[in-house]
Amino acid sequence: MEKNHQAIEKKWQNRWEEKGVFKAINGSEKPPYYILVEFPYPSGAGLHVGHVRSYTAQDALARMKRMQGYNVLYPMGWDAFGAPAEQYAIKNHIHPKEAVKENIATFKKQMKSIGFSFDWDREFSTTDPDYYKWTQWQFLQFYKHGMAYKEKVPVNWCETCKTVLSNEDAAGGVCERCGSRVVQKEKSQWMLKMASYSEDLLKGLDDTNFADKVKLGQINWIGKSVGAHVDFKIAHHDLTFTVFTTRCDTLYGATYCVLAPEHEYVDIITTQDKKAEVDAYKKACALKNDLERTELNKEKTGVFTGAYAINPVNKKEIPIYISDYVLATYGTGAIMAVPAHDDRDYEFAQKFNIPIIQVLEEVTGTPHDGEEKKNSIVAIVYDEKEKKYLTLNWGKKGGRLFIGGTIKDKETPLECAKREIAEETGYTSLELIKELPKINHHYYAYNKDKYFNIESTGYFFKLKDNSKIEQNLDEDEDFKVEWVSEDVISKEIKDELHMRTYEYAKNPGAMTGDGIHINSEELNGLNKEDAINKMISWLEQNHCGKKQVNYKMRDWIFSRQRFWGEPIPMIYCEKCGWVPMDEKDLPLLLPDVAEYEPTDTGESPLAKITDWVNTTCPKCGSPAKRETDTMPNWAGSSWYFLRFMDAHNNEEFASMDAMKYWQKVDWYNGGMEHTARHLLYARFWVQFLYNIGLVPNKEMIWTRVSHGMVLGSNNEKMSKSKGNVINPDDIINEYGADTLRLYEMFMGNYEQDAPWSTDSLKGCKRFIDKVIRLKDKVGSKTGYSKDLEALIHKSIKKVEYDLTHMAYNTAVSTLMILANAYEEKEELTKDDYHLLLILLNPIAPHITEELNEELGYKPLTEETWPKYDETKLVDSEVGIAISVNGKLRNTIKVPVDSSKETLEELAKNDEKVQKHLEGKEIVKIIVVPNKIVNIVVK
RNA sequence: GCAGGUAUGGCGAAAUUGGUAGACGCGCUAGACUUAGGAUCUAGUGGAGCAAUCCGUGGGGGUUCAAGUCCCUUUACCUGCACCA
Repeated sequence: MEKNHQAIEKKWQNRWEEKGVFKAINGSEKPPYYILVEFPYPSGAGLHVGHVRSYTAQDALARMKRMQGYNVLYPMGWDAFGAPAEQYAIKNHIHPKEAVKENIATFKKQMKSIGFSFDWDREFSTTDPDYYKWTQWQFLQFYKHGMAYKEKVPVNWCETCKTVLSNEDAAGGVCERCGSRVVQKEKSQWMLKMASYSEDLLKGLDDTNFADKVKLGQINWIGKSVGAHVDFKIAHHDLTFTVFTTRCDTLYGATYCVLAPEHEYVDIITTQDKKAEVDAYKKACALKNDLERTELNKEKTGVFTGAYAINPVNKKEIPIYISDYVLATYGTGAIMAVPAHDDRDYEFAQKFNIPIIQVLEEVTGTPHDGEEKKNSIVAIVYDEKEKKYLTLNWGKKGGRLFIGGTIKDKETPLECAKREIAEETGYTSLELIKELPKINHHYYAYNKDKYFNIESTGYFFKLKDNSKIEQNLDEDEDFKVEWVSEDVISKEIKDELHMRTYEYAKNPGAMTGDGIHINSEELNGLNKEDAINKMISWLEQNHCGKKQVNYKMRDWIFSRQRFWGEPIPMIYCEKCGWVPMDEKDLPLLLPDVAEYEPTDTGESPLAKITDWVNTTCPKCGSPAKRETDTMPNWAGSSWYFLRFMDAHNNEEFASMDAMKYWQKVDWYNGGMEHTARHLLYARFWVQFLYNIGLVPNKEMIWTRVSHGMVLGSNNEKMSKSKGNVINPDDIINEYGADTLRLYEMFMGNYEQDAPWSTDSLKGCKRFIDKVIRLKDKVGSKTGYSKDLEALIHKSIKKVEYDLTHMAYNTAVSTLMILANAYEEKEELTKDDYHLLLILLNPIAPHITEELNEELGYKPLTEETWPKYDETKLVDSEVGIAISVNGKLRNTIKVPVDSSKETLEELAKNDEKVQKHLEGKEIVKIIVVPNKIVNIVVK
């Protein structure tokens, strides 16, 4: 008895629409529940099976919540401004709004054919004048509260798209849209003061229930770092510049400073003899875009200005360089460089031969009371020809070590190292490659029964030739001198000090970790944290610095030189400057024209439409010109979830009453790729509206979750060029919307990517057919079948839990298990079957409604979600695992809640278990009721 | 380089607090019913072995009566950020 899914699905979709069963009612008595999916950009390609996955997931939740008595708001709309529609329009010479209209119609038809329970009454597009009127209105609020300003800034400029890109759009120095290289260009742009919200955006996360990875993404993007400002005077100038550092504890190790090439002092302080070189370098940097800068980060570049800065802590003069590894846009555009403790500075210092002063030494070993202090050395000698290292094999006494020794009076560490090598091994012909960072080591010497704390200096030598003198050993020195390979060293050298010294020799670089300070006067002996605090107090007392917090996040560049975006409602008047449009004149409509190509000068196509551009100043009435830039794509999506709460309001963007009723988006689903940008913009926008009293909460989104992608069957991202695209329309035609929905819920972990499999899809079709067949078993009895009761109650609990915890795949498998149990039975009660239909309805709404109607029940959209009974969740019998020494030996069936003693007896006397107990002594028996018995034997 | 994530049969994957690894589905094998099967049903299906049994959650170590799950270490892949001082 084959069902015609196409007819059934159409029938129920029409019925739902006629009855308006999915309408959310503002101010309803029922508790509100707001479920949101990111509204799509209606592309020409139509709905993607990826959309189906997340919309179905949220739809299942919405349908269950409705049955549970909630007033559910599950809206849908269109984020339709943006480049693709504009490109399409340029190509085909039609207005982008025509293309958008067509695409929306396609999307909407597809969505309806899948049976999503959207409240279509609240539908809108960001391109509707009724909507973007409020986007413009909100921009004016930003402006009026001093949060929007126009400024000439170096911006990311895409030569191909002829537009400015935000840092977010130009991540990695590549245009997000067209993939071409981004160059730097000075342009006057509208900016929103987002950076000033950094701390609030960080703190606000505490008032959300975002997934941890989402929160972390936001935290990283905001990029807070706590440090200090330090003022450096410039020698022979009456000038001071400030650097930002998180490591003011290393000030004594600062051996040079670097200014960004764009820094305002560069021209002033550069000495005559350096001027040509500095100018050339500045010019070269200006030509580089972000990508080239990063590409070249393998090799540091820079130029000495000829000027010197005075280190405030020790009054030493240190050279000032300029280099593009210092960014003009972060911190103060200037740094103090501590090559011993910063990787980048180390690299630069190496290249330019700048001194490296260690001010922090790593600590190894464990401190102990009553330690004796010593200074000592560890010498590593390398034979390049043989590729071997010189070691001393102390046998059982001390294992394998490099050469070590204590520094004698009036001996330098280097002399000590050479002496020890000669005495212990005889080798004398050595070339010093490198002095290694000092290490602070704690250890216990068995031969002397004493604890030591040593400061060890490492030396790395190369063996020049084999010339030797005779060894000169102490009595207690009993070792073999052996040359060994790297392998042997990594296996046999266990001593922490020697191993760390060896690692320093092999991988020279900065020591960026914690330790104790040296060469730092009053900071000596302190760890990193204490030294930072002490230094900050010192800087503040001496008025040459202070504690300072910095953020990576910058202000939001809010202009685009495009046609297809919200016009920025600002007017430029020669007399009055920038004047905001009168609010009552909004919306400022996009004109209808035939040419959308951007201009070569980087102005928006709107600039060519003189009728539109020329206007009068709202303030003084003189002739004036409109702003021709439009808003970025992210503008409309920054507040759309507020509009859904009150979509038809002509007086306000949304009334306070409506927003107070819905409170927050309870459950917001979107792609992981939007966690940094869209979500941050939206939160910033909302926080601003809250601060001016226009929304009820500082955070308007409670839970944010993200979904994995649906990949092609070859495990690659679906794309036309790879030919692995699945069109949902085809699947619906052949298998039905319910099958598609069911499969997409079943395909895998919702938060992870999952490949498409048409075979698995067929399995889901079979399951639906099975549910249809089960109807033949339904008899006239009511109430649940006794032997199914426990499983039924378990299933209700599990499905309910899974749908609210994004475990859709296991919700489906639970239903499959239930159906399998039904199939075993000769006869089912009406209630047995009705229950299965209710539980399955959120995921497969059409077929369940149909079967439900055939059974004579009221529609499932009016049904109440069943309640499970905790007391009926357990079976009367339970399987107990019996293991011996943790290995499973048998499983037995016992009445549920059998006592520990009973289980222990049963386990010991079990035939299969006894075999493993023979001749052994029982040490311990662990009994976990209703789970496991583990017998430990010897 | 930094941060985050993932790693379990031939495949997609399960395993709420450490407690019977592989639920559920796909595929595969054999059989039944059939003119036919891409329908349905029955049985089987992690590996080795006739079996008892042994081995199995990327690799190595550890904690525990007991580890996919906790700790240390290491590898591979994915994603995001990338000179952020």
